[in-house]
Amino acid sequence: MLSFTEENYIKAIYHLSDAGQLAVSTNDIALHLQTKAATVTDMIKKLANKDLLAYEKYYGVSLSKKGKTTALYIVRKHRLWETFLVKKLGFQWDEVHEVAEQLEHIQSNLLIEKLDAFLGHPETDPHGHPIPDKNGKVKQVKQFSLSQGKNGSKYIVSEVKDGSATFLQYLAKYDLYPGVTIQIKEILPFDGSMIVQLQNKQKITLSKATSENILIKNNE
Amino acid sequence: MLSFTEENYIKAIYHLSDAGQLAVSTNDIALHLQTKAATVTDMIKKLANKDLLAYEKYYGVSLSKKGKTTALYIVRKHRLWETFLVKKLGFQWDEVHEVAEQLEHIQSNLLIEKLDAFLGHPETDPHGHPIPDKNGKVKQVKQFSLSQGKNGSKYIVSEVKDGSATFLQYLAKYDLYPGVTIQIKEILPFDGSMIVQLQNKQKITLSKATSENILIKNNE
DNA sequence: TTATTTTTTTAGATTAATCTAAACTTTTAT
DNA sequence: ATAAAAGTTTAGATTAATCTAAAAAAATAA
Repeated sequence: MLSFTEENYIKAIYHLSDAGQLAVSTNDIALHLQTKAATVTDMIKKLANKDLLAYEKYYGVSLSKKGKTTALYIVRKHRLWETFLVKKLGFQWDEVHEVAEQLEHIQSNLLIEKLDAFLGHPETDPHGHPIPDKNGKVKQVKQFSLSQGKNGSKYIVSEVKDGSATFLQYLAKYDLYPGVTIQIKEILPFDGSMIVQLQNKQKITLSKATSENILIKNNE
Repeated sequence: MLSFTEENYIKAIYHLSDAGQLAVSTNDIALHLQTKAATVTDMIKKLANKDLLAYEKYYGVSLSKKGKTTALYIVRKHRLWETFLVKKLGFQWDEVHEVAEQLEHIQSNLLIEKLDAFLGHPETDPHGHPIPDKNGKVKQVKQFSLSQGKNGSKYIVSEVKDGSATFLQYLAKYDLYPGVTIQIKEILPFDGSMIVQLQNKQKITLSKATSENILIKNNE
């Protein structure tokens, strides 16, 4: 069984490596986990000994199959808990991250399977991130950035990338959550900002930075 | 903020001291926490420095007001989580303890207040133990052991003391949970066992050891 | 009341996770 | 191509939680 800390390293490496493909550098991990490079070196040696990742001195690490499976299970737990907090306990979607960071380390397969069933086997969490299934399978959605949407087209919001509390609160103000339909009404050429119409017909302006952080899918 | 381990010590001392009145010995704590007396001595010095308990060398410890408040909050969290696991997730009552031991250490007041509301502000957990309220107040019920019940009388089961999985499974087989009404039909003098009638009119025999572990209250 | 037993504490190590400072390797820039 | 910069590892400490073994204190028994 992995310690709390080991689990956090595995999860960090998973996220930094874009689902476990690329090699990740010591410094990136240190930055992500707010710790020192020397500490990371020690820990990745330990994780390499447990066959959770492949480590080549001075060239970073990449997760093994076992490491990826472990990471996906932690991600599954994190996203199920976030879903629970929002859907059942009435948390705002900007309030859930820190609590889910703790809950994801609870060790009980029975708990997770029962929680999953209680939530109705959700496929995505409140931010639109896919929830890996019991076997670690992730359902991929064909999605792209709102900034790449065409003027006049209708789309469904599928995911939000930046998870900062202020950004999420801003979106919440307009009920701009995964699942809602929006239409691009105008794209302003000089700064890339756009005017979109919401489900309630209200029109709002989104900066380029904002629209890049909102992922959408086609309105089939 | 207390560590996981510190919290477990405070909780252990609370339970061993019968709600924080009596002094608790080093050995009792070691036994309860499956650790060594030397380890306990170190830890209680640390907790004494944090003003969570009063420690007199060779004469054991007793919780301070701050220590009691801390203990009651941990107990509150533990019992709310057990209630959630049984009432919402469909756990059997003999399956919840280990998971609740982990969940009780999650740090989020918002989570606990929302969970409490979601559960409808329950007053007792699935074993009939009272859940301390937000301010640490515990509602005491006038209850006594079933072994002290009078032949012919009807009572309401209020709590089960022994929490071993096998004991709880045995009671579950007869739907003998806190809240159900039972009537004592016969007390056998030679071994102290008794025959009780359940809500479904079925009669079962309970050994003295069993009836001592079931608490009841009067059927007002 | 003194000796024996039990309980508790102290002393000294160990392991996991962390750090700083110094050494080493790789990358980048002239 | 070499020097400087950036990134990584090693060496040596530190803190929290734990242990064993030995010493000390308290309780019990003869």
